[in-house]
Amino acid sequence: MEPADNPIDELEAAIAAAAAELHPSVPAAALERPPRPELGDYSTNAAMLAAPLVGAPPRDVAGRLAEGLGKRLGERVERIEVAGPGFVNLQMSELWMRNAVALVAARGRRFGAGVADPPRSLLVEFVSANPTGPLTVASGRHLAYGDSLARILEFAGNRVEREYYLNDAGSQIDLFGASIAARISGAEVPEGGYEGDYVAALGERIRSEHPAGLDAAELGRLGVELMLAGIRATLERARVRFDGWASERSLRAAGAVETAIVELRDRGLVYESEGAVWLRTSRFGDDKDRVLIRADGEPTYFAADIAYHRDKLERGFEVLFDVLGADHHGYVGRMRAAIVAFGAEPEAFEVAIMQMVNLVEGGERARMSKRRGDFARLDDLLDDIGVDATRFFMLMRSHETPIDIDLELARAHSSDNPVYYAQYAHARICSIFRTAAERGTEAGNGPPPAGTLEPAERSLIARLLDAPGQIARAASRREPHGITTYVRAVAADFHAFYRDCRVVGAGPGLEPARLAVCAATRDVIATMLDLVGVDAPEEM
RNA sequence: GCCCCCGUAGCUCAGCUGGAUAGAGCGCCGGCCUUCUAAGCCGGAUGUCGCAGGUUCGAAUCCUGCCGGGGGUGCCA
Repeated sequence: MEPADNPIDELEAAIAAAAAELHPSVPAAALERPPRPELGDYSTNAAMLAAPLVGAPPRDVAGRLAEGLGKRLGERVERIEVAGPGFVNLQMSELWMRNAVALVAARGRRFGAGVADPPRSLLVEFVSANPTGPLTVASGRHLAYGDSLARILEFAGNRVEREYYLNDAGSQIDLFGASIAARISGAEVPEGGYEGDYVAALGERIRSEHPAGLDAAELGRLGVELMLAGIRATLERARVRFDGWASERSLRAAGAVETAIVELRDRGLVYESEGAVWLRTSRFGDDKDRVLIRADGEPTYFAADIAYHRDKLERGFEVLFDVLGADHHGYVGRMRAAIVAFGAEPEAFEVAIMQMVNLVEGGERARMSKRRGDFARLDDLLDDIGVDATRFFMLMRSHETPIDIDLELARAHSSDNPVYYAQYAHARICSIFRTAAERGTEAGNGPPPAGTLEPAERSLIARLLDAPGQIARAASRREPHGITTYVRAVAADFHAFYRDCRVVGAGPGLEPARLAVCAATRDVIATMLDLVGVDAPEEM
């Protein structure tokens, strides 16, 4: 792990040391921002945690902690106070704040990198939509979540691979081929088949390129190939790059399914009943056992997926992370059971269950159904509101919450639109640097005069120092939406700073100090936007 | 029946590995451009954190029960 180089680390260390003096086994305390700025820059609950151990009232303990902290921090801190039930609040000195900014600016786009502790290797599987149709808006949420999570985990210092599992074999593909054949010949689409207009268009295209005529299996294979090309193009538009594509057909052809079943049979977990082959998933917490091979001899989707997850384990990943739709949540128990059956820890399998996405315009909702023809395509959404808004809006809420995307708002080029709001802050800073370059002011390199750290500037700096913590939190909790929430707060703090603090022409010492604040802010915003796959424009 | 998610301001939601007077955006009302982008900023009003118990010095947050909404529960994938 590269050095975190975060000014807050030093503060946390000082608090831990001072707390240890009160009692050797004080639990790790929180370093927080107080609820109101007049209370100070930072706050710790260490004294309240220590009070029961020490056997003294929290406020008394806080007083002693404050004393110890004062000695340790010296001139780095301006004011230390005991407040409320026993918080110790710290107001940092101007010098500490200015030094902190210089450090953040020096770290640039690497500020906040490498915070994972300990770093792990993860395989993140996401989207994995069946190649029997174009990507939907729902896939858009999966892609925004999965890709951003991967970016965040990587930036935090973990080893990450992104993979797409392609269901290019099995009954759905047979059905897809039969559906195309029906469309070409003008027959009825088979029961439960694919009825979307795109299937007819696909049939039309294949017929013109292959006048000789093809059987349903060939049509299915060709159809998958064409749909997959479209899916890849959509992913590229959405700025998603996969490290690997796992194919169910290849897995089956390589005998991976049989191998996996043999291994499970050797472990005594497979039995036959009613003509089918079953896995004892109930032994590992699943509600009931599951079928691996149907009575008709065909392996189930589950069996193939088991083989795939076994393959992931064999490739040495510590964490297998699957991004699944809410309709697959019943699947989690059995898959985890299968992974445990192979000898892995249950924690090695992690799942994010994505709730649904609704597009809203003027109060109207459009729901999506893939097996019919009327679903909302991701490409249409990208055409409509663009990649930046699509990705940002998908990550404004926890993935566990259903989301409504207001298309009018997402299209709007105004401060009401959160993605423009954040991007605008970045552009504004770039504009300040352009102006500074044009004017070439003689700012001087000395320290800024004392008493020039405005409250808005102080708040902004404290916010920037929060970046590594926000990244660590988003990574460890698998919550990319923390990043969109945070970057909006950074932008808001910057806009307030911009109002109160003149930068270009601020005077000797002060102008370079404020330019450093601007540079640090610009880099933090750019980093955060990049973590969610959104552009940081220099002009708007 | 069982499993998962949700219930916080008029609306959409953050906060939920316990901490100070519960936040943001939208919407509503009122201000601010001769200086670095007004795609911005400032001020104002709004809450039984679904209900009831429990644990705790302290609960929106943890536990139990209940109510309401959504989703899932296939030898489909």
